[in-house]
Amino acid sequence: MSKRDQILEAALTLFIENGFEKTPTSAISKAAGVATGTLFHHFKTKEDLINGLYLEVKFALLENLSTQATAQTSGTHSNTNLKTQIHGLWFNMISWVLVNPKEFRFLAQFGESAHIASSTREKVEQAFGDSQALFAQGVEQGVFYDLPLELLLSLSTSHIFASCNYFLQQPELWQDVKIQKKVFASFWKLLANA
Amino acid sequence: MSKRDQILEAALTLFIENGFEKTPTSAISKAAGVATGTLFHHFKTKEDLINGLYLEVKFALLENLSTQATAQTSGTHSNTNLKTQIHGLWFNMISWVLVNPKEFRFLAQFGESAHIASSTREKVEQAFGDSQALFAQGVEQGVFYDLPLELLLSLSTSHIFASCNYFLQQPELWQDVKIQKKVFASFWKLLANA
DNA sequence: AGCAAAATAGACTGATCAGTCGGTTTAGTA
DNA sequence: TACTAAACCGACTGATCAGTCTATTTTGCT
Repeated sequence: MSKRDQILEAALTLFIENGFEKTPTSAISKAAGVATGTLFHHFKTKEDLINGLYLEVKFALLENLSTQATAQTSGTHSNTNLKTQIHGLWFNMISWVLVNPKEFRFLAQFGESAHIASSTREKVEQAFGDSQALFAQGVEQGVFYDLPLELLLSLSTSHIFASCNYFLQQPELWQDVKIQKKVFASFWKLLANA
Repeated sequence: MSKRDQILEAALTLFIENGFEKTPTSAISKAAGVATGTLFHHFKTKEDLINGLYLEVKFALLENLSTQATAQTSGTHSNTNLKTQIHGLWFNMISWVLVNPKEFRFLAQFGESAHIASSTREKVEQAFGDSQALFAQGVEQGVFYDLPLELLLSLSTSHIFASCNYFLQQPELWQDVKIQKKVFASFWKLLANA
């Protein structure tokens, strides 16, 4: 494991535990087993560090999302197919969070914070384009509410976030298939115009 | 307007613009037109200040919520009645946010932050008990999904938060009754087991 | 009026911390 | 082996800021 990765890992833990401002860079380098100078060798500033961390976490999540739920790009799709794909996205997201709780807590805490530069966000948004295309399909096909895509995405994301938060507190409930089905039903009906 | 209120108002503006840590108490007292000593006379510490602000904002919101949507406590309630009451809550919440954008942004940024003491949160949760009772009714009557109340509340809150965020960006869409209806339909169906 | 308590003022300080700097070690390569 | 560049080290510093302290003003009460 490279020193750079050690620094990122230490920063992740300390940031979610103490927050960004209450985590001195000295504490990060110490926890990483590295000198201050080394930290600033890899990351020009402390802000640089949190932006780097954000990118790593987002791309790790993205990679996991796309493993199974690959969007199809042409031809006609039945509702069932769309629903299956959305279910895949939903399931992968929650599963990933349950095995990467720190990463999720980091995104929950810092995803909207002012520390993340707009240039950083742009990089991420580009990469998430594929997943968003699925939702655009839903609207075009009349399966989803005829509402602005941006709003639907935001409603979806927040539903999933809330679910993740809950299942993180009560992990045994994720094993309960009945509950899992109900939560997805709630998610789907939030979108579906039927 | 008391100096205490001037301080709270200045803090609200500066906190949402720069964040808590990046807002020196000196900047707050200056913006409030008040000396440092005065600030620390009214609030023992900076943390005290943000907790005080949180309480003010939450109670202001609560007061608005309960103006029209009063929960009934006994007798049988039809679904329609429940739906109407929930709609009242939903409508009041979004309306309040649209005329109090700063307060909303404050809650969005600091509602989950570590600066808010657990004792502060407890005070607020007690006060919100009435609104929560409506949701408990929904579950008991079998109108809502049979899921833990805590989860339903969290899903609801996040749906409303996302809606508020969106309507704040596009206030003219809140005037569009068709859109407003669709968004509430999405909200209701996220809860309703039908 | 006379008094006490509360409110206000702002200069000052001790502690903290991001980032620097000059130097040493390691890795790659010819 | 010899040379270069990148990685690494940690003591140090300049700036910042929460909160203190002492003094002054305002308020309310008898």
